[in-house]
Amino acid sequence: MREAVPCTACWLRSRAYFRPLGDDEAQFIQLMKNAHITVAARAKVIEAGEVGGSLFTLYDGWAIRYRMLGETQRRQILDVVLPGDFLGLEAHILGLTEHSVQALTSASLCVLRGRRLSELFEQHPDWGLSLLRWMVEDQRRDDTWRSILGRLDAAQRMAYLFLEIFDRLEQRGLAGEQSCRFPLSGQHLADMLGLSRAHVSRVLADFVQRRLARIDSGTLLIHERAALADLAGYRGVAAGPRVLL
Amino acid sequence: MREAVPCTACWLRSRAYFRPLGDDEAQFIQLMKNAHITVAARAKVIEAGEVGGSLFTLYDGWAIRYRMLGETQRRQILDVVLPGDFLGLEAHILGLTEHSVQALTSASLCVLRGRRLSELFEQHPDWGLSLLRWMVEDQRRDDTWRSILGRLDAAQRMAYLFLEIFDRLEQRGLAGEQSCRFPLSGQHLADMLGLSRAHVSRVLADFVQRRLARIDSGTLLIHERAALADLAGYRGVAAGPRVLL
DNA sequence: CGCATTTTTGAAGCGGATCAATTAAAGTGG
DNA sequence: CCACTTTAATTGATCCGCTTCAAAAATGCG
Repeated sequence: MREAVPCTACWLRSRAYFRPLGDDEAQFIQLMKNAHITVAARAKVIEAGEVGGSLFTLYDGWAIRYRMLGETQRRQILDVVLPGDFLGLEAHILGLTEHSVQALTSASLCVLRGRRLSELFEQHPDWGLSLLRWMVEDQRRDDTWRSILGRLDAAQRMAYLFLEIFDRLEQRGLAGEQSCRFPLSGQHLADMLGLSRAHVSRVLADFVQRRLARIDSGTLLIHERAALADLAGYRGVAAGPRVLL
Repeated sequence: MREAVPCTACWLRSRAYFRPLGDDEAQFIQLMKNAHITVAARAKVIEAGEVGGSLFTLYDGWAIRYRMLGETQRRQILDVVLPGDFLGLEAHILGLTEHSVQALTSASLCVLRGRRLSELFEQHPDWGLSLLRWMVEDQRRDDTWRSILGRLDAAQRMAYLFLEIFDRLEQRGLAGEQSCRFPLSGQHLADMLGLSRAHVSRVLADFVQRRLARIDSGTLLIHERAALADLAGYRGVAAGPRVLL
């Protein structure tokens, strides 16, 4: 836990991707803000089964949202959480979480006073509409991923993931020309894409072979964006602006 | 198009599953209501790429929400839409739809004046919170389905789908003791579960063989609920109450 | 009743899983 | 900073679940 960053000084908010705030909104959100915490890589931020729980905004670092299934310790990674993404709505609204969130790198988060979310709705209904808007956008992204898991093969899934993550990072100002940080292991990719660790390794080798993309010591390099997009039927991510709490 | 059913006379609203309305809410929603339309089986209600578009509540009948992928005419069915479910939010909020909705049986829908959704938010912020709540519930269901597609085999997927649909119908008062209407064809099941038509047929035959469940001329019969639930790791659907527009 | 669509079933092939052995990388303590 | 231990990535061999294709049976429908 360290000193809170004032919302007006938030490095994320300056990015065009995020929705600008009116003065009184900024004030209100500043009041919702509770603390700023730092967690180590691998630390759990939210644990499935947790009751209540806070609302968070990931401030920096990466995390994964996932579920464990059955008794066989099978894991499905549902999303990669990037800076600016919102966490804990399920716990707050439904009282109980069915997924867990784990930090992938060391990370820091803004902790928000959940109790005030309903007040925010009442006092800033247009903000409620913005929240609704990004929930609908997320739902669309869920639709996309269900289609991917249901209908695309291993290489297509991998290509889609690479491009989507790259573009999401780019929107946040965290991507290079054709490279970005990429702290996901083979096992993570497998658990995200519904594949085995071994097969992920083979697909990755094939991508290197065909000079499409490669992962090198925690960095993703996209060599042939067009070819990857074509392979996966990738059409870009939602343009924003997105609300930031 | 036929005469509108007044909201107070809506057969769905009497079900405990749906959130009761305060007097002024009922009035407001009655004002949002625009028309009541009837569509034939196979008719498209929403077409991908559509701009604008109305908000709907499915009043009776079944529909599917789906996407077409690639050039190969592959289809992913994203959801089975049942009476009381809400449609068209994506079109209304984001301006453009990426999925389509097709009636599975002859069906009727309430058409809502979308323009008023923001007013509803302003005048009934608690209603906005209810909407938020079911969006979070739906997101959880999406998480579940992503886990299912990513990690479960054909028989488990089928078992899960049967139980989920049965329970959703039950909440709406549309299920029998251990049977319910089931107008999905083998192709629909395949497109929903990420399988081939042929394999669906084999899994179904296996279910009959093992006396777990069967589909007989448009009716689903669940013989061994416990065994199916155990097979799929099924744990029931969200209890409600759910908002109904 | 006859045509069209859907379902069923069989045979063959393939994508990806699994298992196991090998290599590489990343921590860890001295 | 190095040897040791642990963890993760690679690779090969084999297996299995599911797909594909094609034909036959069943079902629906005008």
